[in-house]
Order: sequence, then C-alpha cells, then structure tokens
Amino acid sequence: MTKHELPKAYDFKSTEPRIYAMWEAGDYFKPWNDPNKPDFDPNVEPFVISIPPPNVTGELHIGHAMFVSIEDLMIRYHRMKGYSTLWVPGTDHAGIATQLMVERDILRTEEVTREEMGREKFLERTWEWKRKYGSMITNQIRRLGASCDWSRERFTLDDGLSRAVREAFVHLYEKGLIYRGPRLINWSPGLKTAVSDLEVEYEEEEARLYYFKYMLKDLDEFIPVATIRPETILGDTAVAVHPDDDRYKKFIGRTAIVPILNREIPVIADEYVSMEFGTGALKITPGHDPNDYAIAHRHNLPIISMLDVEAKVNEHGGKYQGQDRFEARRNLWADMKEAGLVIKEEPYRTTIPRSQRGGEIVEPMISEQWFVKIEPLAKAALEAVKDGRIKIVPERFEKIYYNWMENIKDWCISRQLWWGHRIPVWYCPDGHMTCTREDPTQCAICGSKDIHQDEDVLDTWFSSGLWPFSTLGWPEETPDYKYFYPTSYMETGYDILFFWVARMIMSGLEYTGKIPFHTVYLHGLVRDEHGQKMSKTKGNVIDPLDVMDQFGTDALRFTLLVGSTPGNDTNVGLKKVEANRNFANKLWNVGRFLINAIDNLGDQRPETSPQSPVPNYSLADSWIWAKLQQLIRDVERQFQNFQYGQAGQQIYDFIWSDFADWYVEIAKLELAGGGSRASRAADTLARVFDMSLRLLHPFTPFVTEEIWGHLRKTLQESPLKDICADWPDALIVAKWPEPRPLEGWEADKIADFELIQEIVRSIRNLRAEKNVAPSRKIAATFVAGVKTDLLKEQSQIIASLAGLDPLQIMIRPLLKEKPADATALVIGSVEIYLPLAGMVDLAEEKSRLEKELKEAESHIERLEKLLSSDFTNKAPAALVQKERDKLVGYKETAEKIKAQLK
RNA sequence: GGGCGCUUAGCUCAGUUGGUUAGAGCACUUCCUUUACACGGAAGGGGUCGGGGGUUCGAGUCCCUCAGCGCCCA
Repeated sequence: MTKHELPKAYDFKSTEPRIYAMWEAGDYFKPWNDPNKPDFDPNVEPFVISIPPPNVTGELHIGHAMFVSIEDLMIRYHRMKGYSTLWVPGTDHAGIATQLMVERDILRTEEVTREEMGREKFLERTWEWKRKYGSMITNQIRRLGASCDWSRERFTLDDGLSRAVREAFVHLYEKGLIYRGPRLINWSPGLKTAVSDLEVEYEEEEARLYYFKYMLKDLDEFIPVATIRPETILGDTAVAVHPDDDRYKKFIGRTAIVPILNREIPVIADEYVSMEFGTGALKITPGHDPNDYAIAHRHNLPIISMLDVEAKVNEHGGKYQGQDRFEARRNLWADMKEAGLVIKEEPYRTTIPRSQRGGEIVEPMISEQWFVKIEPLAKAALEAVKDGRIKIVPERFEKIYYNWMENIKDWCISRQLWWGHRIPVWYCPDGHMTCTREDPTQCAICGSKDIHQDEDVLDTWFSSGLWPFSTLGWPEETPDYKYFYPTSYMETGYDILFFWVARMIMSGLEYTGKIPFHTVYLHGLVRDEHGQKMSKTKGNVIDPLDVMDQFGTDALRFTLLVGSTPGNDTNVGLKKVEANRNFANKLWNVGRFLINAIDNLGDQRPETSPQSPVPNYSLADSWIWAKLQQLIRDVERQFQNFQYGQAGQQIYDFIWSDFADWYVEIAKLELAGGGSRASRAADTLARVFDMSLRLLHPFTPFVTEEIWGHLRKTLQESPLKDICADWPDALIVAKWPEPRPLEGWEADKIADFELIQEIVRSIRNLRAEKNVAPSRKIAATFVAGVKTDLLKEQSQIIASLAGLDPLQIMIRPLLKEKPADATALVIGSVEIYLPLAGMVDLAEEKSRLEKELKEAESHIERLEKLLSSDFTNKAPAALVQKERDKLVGYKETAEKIKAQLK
C-alpha cells in the first residue's frame, strides 16, 4: 500500500463541491489586486468580465452552461496569466417573465389577479418570490465551477443599480434624448404592455386574404381591396391607389364608404401602392399598421384607434364594440357578406408578427409611450466598432451590427408592467412633467404639490444596458469603477447582439464616455445532437443539471468548449459528454499512476553531471518535452485567436496520445529500472503532467485541481520536492505555462522518436496480422545503417513496446545475408527481420512487400513529378527540402524492399 | 428583397496567414483483463472535402457560379 493511493475511478460527485468550497474559502475568485485594499497597485492590468445576467427566477439551461463555461475559461486563463481578474456575477429582474410567474402563482394560490391585489402588495409578493427563488440560478452557476467574485454579486433592482437607472434616465431626459408621446407601437394584448421592435418575431404562416368592395359615394362602383385583417376596416381612414393606375385613376379624390359603419373616407393617390400586388388598391388603417401610419402622415389623414388594451374593439367600432379582434373579424365579415360587399377569400401565406414572449399576435397600436432618441447614441456606438476600439469576434458580426445601427429606430422603453424600474417622471394636474434624480415633492414648473408618478416601468434591457458599469458602482466614482471599468471582454450569445450588446455600447459611451469593453465574443446556440433547436415540445432538451449528475461538470464543460467555434451553433449529445467523462477519468488515472510512481521512488535524485545541473535526459524525455513546448505555443496562439475549442482539442490529444500512450508507457520501463533512471523519468512525468494540468485547468477545473493537489502533496513528501517548491496552494492560481523559444535540438529529437514510434507500430501491426499472441515475445534483427546507435540506445524501449524478447534482439549497421525464414519490414533506411518460425508464408510475404513497394514507388513518382515542376522555384526552400528528403526516404525504402524481393 | 452561415468518414464535428498521403469522438471489425485506467489498451476498415468553373508550382482552405439547408434584417 502506497502513501497516497487514490480510488480507481474519478469520483466527480464528491470532488466537485469540495473543490468549489475550497476555492471560495481561499478567496481565489477575488481579484488579487483590489482597489478597496491598502496594498492596491493601480498599475496592474485588470481583466474583467461582467456576466450576462440571467433571469433572477430562471432555471439553468444549456445556454447558461455554455456562457458560464466560456467565460470561466477566459477568466481562469487570465487569472493564471497574472492579471488581476474580476468576473462580476449577478441577475436581472426580467420584468415580464418574473411578473408573469408571480401573476400565475397568485392566481393559483389566492385566485386573485394582480389588479385585484394592487400594485404595492403585488410588488411585495414579487420581492418575496425573488428572495425565495433568486439564489437557485446562482447556485446552479456555482455548480458549473464559475469562478466569479460572489462578494460583488449584483441585481438590476438593487439600490445601487436602481440609482444608475435613475441617473441614466434623468441624463437622457435633461439632454432631450428621451421623449413621451403617442406613436404606433407593438402592443401585446395578452401582456397588456408595449414591447419594442426587437421583441416581435415575424414568421411566415398560413393566413387568409379577404377581398371585398369599397363602395364609392354617389357612384354605383367600387374599388376592390384585399386585407388579411378585415376587422381593421373599422379603423380605415382612406383607400389608396397608385396615381398612375388606369383602373382607379378616375376615383382619386372621390369618397369611399367604410362597410357597415358607413363612415366616409377619401380615395387618395400614393406611389407606395403597388399596382401589381393584390387588387392594386390599399385600405389605409393608420392606427393599426406601420406602413399605413406613414401614408397617413403624408396625407394628413385622421388616425383611428379601434382596439383597446386587450385588443377588443372599442367605441370606434360601432356595433362590434366589446368584441375580441378575431370575433369582430368573423362577425364583420359575415355582415359584409350579407350586405353583398364580399368578393372572395383565399388562403394566403404571409408574415405574422408574434410576441417573442407569449407567442400571441402582436397588434400595432397607437399608444402613449416613452422613447429614446436613438440616433445620436447609435452614431457613437457605430463609430466605436468601426474605428476598432471595440472588436467583435467573430468579425462577421460587425457587419450585422453596422447594418442594425445604421437603420435603428427610436427605442420604446416604457412597459405597462409593475415589476421594474418605475419611470422617474411626475405629473401635476396641469400635465407638467418633473424628472429629477431625487423623488420630487412638487411640480418643478408650477410648484403644485399634487403630483403623481408615471405608472409605467422601464424595459428590463434599459437597466441591463448599464450592466458593465452599474455593477461596478456607477454613477459613483467608486474604486471598483475607476479600476475595473472599462471591462475587458463581453461574452454572450449572438442572439442578443442587438438586445443587449448594442445597447450596452450605446449606454456605455453615452453615460460613461467610455467603451464598456474592448472585445465582444459571441457564441452560438446550443442545439441537440442532430442540430435541432431544443424545445420542451420536441422533448429534446438537455438539462445541464442532469448531465452534470451523470457525467460531471468537467465533462459537460469540456464538451461545450471543445465542440464549439465562435459564433456558430453547436450540437451537443450525451455521447460526447460521455466521451469527455472518459477523458476526465483518463486524466485521473494518469495522475494515479504518477503519484504511485513518485511514492515508490527511492530517495535517489535525478543524476546530474558536474558540467550541467540538468539531468541526463533520455530521447523520450526530450521528445515529450519538445512536444509539450509545441503544445504550449499552439495553445497560446489559439487563445489569442479565441480558438478555444481547437486549444482544448490539442491539449486532449497531447495528454492522451502523446503523454499517456507513449511517454507513460516508456516511463514504466525506466521506473522499473530504479535508481537515477527512475527518478529522472519521474521528474519528467511530474513536470510535464503539471504543465498539462495547468493548460487544461480552464477547461476542466475540478478534476485538474483535484489531481494537481494530490500530485503536489505527493511531490512534497518525495525526493523530487524541489519541483513543486514554487507551486502555489492551488492550481487555480498556478502560473500559466509560457511558451519559450526553440533551442534548436527539438526537431531532431522528435524525428528520432518518431522513427522509434514507427518501428514499434509496424512490428505491432505485423504481430496483429499474423495473430502473434500478445504474450509471446519474439526475436528481431535490425539492420539500421546510420540509425544503428539510435536503435541500440532505444532497444529496450522498442522491445518493451513491441513485445520483443530483449535477449534476442540484434542490431547491426549492415548484414551480409538476410536471416532465413523471417518476415521483413522496411522503415525508411531501417530493415527489421522477425523470424517467425513456421509462420512465414513466402508467397504472402512477397505480395505484402510488393504492395509496400508499389506504395513507395507511387510516392516516388509523385514526388519526382513535384520536384521537377515549378514547385522547386516557387515554393519556400524549406518546404522543397522537406519534399526532397521525403523522396530520398521513399527511394531508400524502395531499394530495401527490392533487395528483399530478390 | 438584402445580408450571413453551413454543406468534410455511417453519425456529430475540427481543420484562421493555401503547403506531408485530410483529422477527432461515437459507431464498426479483430485481438487483449499486461501491476494507471475496460470510463481501458493494441491493430484495422471507412471520406477526395455539396456540383461546376477559375486563380496558383500547389486549393477542404482564395475567387466566381449553381444547388440544398439554416439564420438575421426589411
């Protein structure tokens, strides 16, 4: 029994909570250079991310898991690089979503509506709800391993953030960038609130097109008109035709009669009308259609609102008053049919506007709302990306951003909700508006004490737009704000580029005068394993909590990180997560092996010569070290280019395919040799594994931290304790491996080792083909030419890895006569003879060698053609040389094979 | 209507200044319980990179074009 023996399989269930608690208790999530502390150094560069705040009463879904994984990776990487790192967590109040939840709850439990309950009581209930469920999502984020500074957690309705919202609103108001007025907005009848343009989704659906007659006054003629919303006829204020339309020209200026209501409206001419489309004539309903609204403005037409807040017909709808919009549609159409005004109806595909939230059809309506004059803000925000102060990754989203910013419309920020930041404007009986930073006691204009506050609240995105600075204390010039703002990266899904990122940039520039972050990294959507969008109805939802229960957090994180590329959607299936759980287990077992190996070392230290303090490294040592350095360089480059998936994949491959499959197997041999050989191998094992764990830590923080801790403890109690002398207490704050320049020896060592690998592989291959039992050790003769010394040096390793009998290995530079009854392998200039007595079929041998010769010759032909072409003149010299070397190699192989075949 | 993305092995995907005989995971075939790991090891089969054209010594990678799928904006 060794000192530090570990369980056979990695137990993430018991490890993860323990490790997370250790990190939190150790204050590792806090920036090491804290502006609120006396030893603060303002010259240290911080690295800051503010979390995209999830809905305070939401539940963790795979999208959260994605952003937490990526942001935690960014944060851990920078922390290890030595930045003073801050990840600000928090949640937003999610006005509509939360209010709906509480409304549903009070209806179920107390059978009252919010109106019956009253605003004050309802808000109390909502706060209660928030207190009850608000920590659920943050605890779930903790489970993902998020290393955010929980002592700085914020909520959009906190006092501080509310002050920020107030300041922002008043600032815009005073600057004249905010206004209130009746405009055509998108109205959600179910939620009974206005929503912004972004909160409406347009989808093509099956609808019906209704054709009817617009009768003309004093004439027995009509203009045929088609509509998909017949009920809006009640709000028509004109019929429009194209001025050049010969069919209807004659009616321009005449009067048309609104069906059933018999209201008189003009026939007008407008070039907007398309002569080819439909009947070529348009009914104009300015109160309920954005295009008609624009036409009405051009022609000074009256605007009639014929729907109330629940989308029921109002007093302008005559006998249809009180009917729901769809009910009115049926009834009006039936009445028109009876009156002989109906021409026909037909199925029709068109885009229908639906509420992003409830999915109900949104109704364009005239309504008194608050708006932000967005153009000046958008201009500055556009400039910040155009001139490169803010970079968007991947770059293609910059164009999308420009396009949106250049065509932006004023932002409707008022919502007819209760849960949110109430608009800080007070009205007196004379209608004067008072907008101040502190709640007023009288009207700022007339001094009236009889004032009341606007009933509406602000769009939740108005407060989220302030998030990068409001969370740091703005509008106060707090130490946090001064040091950590502007933040560094904004990482989020591309689906909220407009909702959130664009608005943060506009807000940041307007209120703080600074860009809120210098880099925007956008990730894609997570889909199921066949690329389908996850939805409850499809039943293909992957619940990250279930996945973590089943395979562990690290496996989930690694899957999301390695499976995704910036800005592209990712398919996730449980198979992948399982494969990555296996990787965590592999890592665990490599660690187990190492710890066991170090425990079993004698007290001998690695042998060093008087000339050099470094041990006498073996070929395998040099090879794995060179490969590690290559990996560090590659990973660094990938991180700089935001290619996190690629970086993770390379680390995975290095650990599994290079370190575990080859180096560890060779180390076993060295360790068995004991003495200084063993300690030298253990030394390399420990150093390379330590570096690997550091590189992997941002991807799979739990398992790496756990193993690293065991490794460190084991080393400390071993003769190799010098290795970990400068290691910190925890991997989370260990130094990130820095790339170092090539020293010149690397390429040769790698090439030599690869020859050994090739030799081992071909012997194994042959054994498998010939069904040589793995336990059977066979003899071998090597004719190695210039590689004789190398092979002699590595013979033990070759023997061990290829299942040769070390006592029956012969290595010669040359051999006059080839061994009888042996199978021959040719690896470049090396020939290998395996005397498989009784198993060698001469005919079979011949055909195998001929096949190999053919392959070598095809390469020779290809390379000779290549090298006699313009390639030699135009390609880089190094590349040409490489191809020449290859040709030499193939020629050698071919020669040897030919000799075999004689 | 405008813009963008995707199309690479049976499945899901990598492949970023164009440069070996295009990779991984899963699945598949054969063998192996060798004292880190069967959540494992060894060996192997499988694609010419959606179609067409072009640039280039050289194209999965750049350009044009067509097709299919998807997304965004209007």
